Amino acid sequence: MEPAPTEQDYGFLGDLQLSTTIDSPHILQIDNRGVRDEHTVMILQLLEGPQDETNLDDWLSGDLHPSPLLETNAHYQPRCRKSGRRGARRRRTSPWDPMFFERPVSREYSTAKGRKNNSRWTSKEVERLARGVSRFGVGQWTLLKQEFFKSSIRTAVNLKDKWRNLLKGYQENSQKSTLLYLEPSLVEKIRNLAAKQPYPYRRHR
DNA sequence: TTAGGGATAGTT
DNA sequence: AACTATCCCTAA
Repeated sequence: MEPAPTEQDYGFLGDLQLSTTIDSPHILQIDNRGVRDEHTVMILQLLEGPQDETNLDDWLSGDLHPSPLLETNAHYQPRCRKSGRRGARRRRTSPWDPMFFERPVSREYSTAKGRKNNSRWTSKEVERLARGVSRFGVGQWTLLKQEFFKSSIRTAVNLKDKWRNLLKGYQENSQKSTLLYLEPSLVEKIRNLAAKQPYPYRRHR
């Protein structure tokens, strides 16, 4: 039985909401829906930096990924890339990347058909989604939202969409899948769940 | 509320 | 231009 993660809020840093989870209290998670000001960036850099001098050089070189502060899929490269893959979205490489703090397009400022946000799923989120599916099964999106994504920007529909998208990676042309950006162990877990509970069901048409 | 079709926008 | 991750719409 998969335990539901319990979030602990650590309040705010500027417009950033800080939190950790019980099962990984050493990992600080940040909801990046805020502005980017100099002080915040400096604090983030200090937080993400090494705690001692042993790997200072590695850190300064930028090779120390994935970040313990905030994981993003952008840190992973496709394992096999034969002829240039297309379409994968890449965003926010690090907290001080200008892209990182870009506000999502809000409905008010965009056209009627504007999108609410467009934020990439982190591998942490995918891992959480997989745990939720193994706990409740496929289709219990509202329950999964309540138990595993309570204070997340992800809606129940987002969870459903993401699961569908992940499983697309196992259909024919899996070369182009977002699964290539994930840890092999996580991909394996998703594969096992997918085998047990096929999705989508193909009810329509 | 969910499944599935479709639109949108970022990447190559 | 081709392609897809993410988001939106809506029947049932």
